[in-house]
Amino acid sequence: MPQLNGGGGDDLGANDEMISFKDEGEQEEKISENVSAERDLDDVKSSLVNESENNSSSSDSEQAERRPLLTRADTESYEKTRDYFHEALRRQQDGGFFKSPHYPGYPFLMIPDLTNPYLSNGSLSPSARTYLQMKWPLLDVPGSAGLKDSRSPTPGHLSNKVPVVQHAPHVHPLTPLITYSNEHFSPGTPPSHLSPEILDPKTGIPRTPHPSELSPYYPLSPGAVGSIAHPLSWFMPQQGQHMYSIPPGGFRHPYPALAMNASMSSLVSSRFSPHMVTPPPHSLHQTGIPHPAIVSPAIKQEPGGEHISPSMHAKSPVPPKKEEDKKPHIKKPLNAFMLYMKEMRAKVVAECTLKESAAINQILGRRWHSLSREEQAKYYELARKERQLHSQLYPGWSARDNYGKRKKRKRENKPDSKPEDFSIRSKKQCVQYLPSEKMCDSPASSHGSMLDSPATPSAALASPAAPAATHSEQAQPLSLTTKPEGRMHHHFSLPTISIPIGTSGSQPSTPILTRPIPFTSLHHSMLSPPSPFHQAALHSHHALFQSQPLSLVTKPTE
DNA sequence: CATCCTTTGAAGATG
DNA sequence: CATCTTCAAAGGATG
Repeated sequence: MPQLNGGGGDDLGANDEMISFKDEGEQEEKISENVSAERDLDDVKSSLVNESENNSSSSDSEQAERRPLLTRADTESYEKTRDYFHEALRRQQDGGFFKSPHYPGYPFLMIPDLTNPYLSNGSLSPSARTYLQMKWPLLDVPGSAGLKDSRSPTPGHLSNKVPVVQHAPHVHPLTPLITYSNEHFSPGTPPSHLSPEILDPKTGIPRTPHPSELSPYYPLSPGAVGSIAHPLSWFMPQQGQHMYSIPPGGFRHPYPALAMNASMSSLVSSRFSPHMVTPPPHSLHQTGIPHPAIVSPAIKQEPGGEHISPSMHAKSPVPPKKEEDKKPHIKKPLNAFMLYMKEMRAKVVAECTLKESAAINQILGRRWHSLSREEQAKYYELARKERQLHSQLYPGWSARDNYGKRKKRKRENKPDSKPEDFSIRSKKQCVQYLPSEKMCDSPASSHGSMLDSPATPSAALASPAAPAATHSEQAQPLSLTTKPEGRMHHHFSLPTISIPIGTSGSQPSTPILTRPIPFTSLHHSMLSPPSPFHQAALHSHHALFQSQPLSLVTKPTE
């Protein structure tokens, strides 16, 4: 998703780990990473080639690869900077974020994070920019002190009136709550290094640009709660896709007035301001955006010109009113992984030069597994909030409502998967898009973060406080076990290494988790001569888990 | 043009 | 209660 940023994306993962390595030397790290990246790319490439298809493309791909690599350096430097901030923030939050007293209530009000890497220094590469767009710098407002540092500067944000001046809007991982989408900044977007901020004549302090200037997404709404231009407004996607695609023009009153608390209202307002004025006719983003989940029946995702039911237009306080005919299609809230995908997809695409979503998704799936608990927890948390918001917005909505809307997937053969089935299935299914994991999987990043996470109290971040679902949700990430590999690796059982992830030190009570590592990864990082980067990662790993030996586990055959 | 593919997770449906 | 299905995103590939 967008949010993040690539850079941001990494906030969750890669960056974190990077931090841990910093001690050892940034430069080396950088270099090593590039090296490994290249290697990975080669692998990917080769894998792709193996797949068969690209003869011609191989040459192209090389060129393409280079591009990403080049930008990568920039991105990394930027990320590093960001990481420092991030790390600092993390320490402060320490749990505060998730644990904040407000938490239970799900504070929807978010405030932008102040740390913005790119502002700090130089230029942002295009790719970096791309990533940045995704981030949404909002943070939950902890009622308490938790984030004080970052937010203290501007109390104003609480009121929503004025965007805080942020130095750099860094995006919080949870930001997606608001807008995920987005693909890229529009050309018009201010260069990141310049930052969207504009200096306030009075204070001389940078201020967030007026929404009108930056992103139409959030039209100004005078007067209302939502009147605030979102500080990150400039972040908003231009292309329109919100998390839930929103029909353009439609929803003037996007969010029905639900019972919402102040914080919630702010959130909503920022996302979909009730005041959103009708936007320009064709703009994608501009309009008042209703909840992204609403999609008009006619169109699914792209903003088209459809209109929404009149009821929505007006002020229908209640969610989608089902007008008999056209009840807008309300999409399911995104789950943690989906949020992660949205956020990271662009990054992965940039790194790998792969375009096929199926392949990208495989990578993302692996990356997801390699994320640290904390990192995943962020997404689970975000997803939970998303669901909650969704439920508030559309109280009567049920996932069942969408059943059958999607063309039915023919999953007929799934059940007994006899070998025959495989053959029956199109050969495509059997094809592993990305046979080997590579940098795309970038285990490294996650490992790193994983490593340092234990140290941080944030480990608890798993958001114990979360009222609902927490248990299961938290547990999930922990108990990750690779799914039956039937689909992808059915040909042979892959050995995996299970790394106990339990927090030996900090949380005794935490069950030991095993994190399966795909064979390919294993091969890459452990079996073959590890790149410096990998070595570092391994090193860290050992340090972290010294007490917990690695165990080689064979996957259960299915 | 509609589906498939691919991933994980949530929720509904089914047994 | 356990298991199975759908759908959420995304975009190239496929029929």
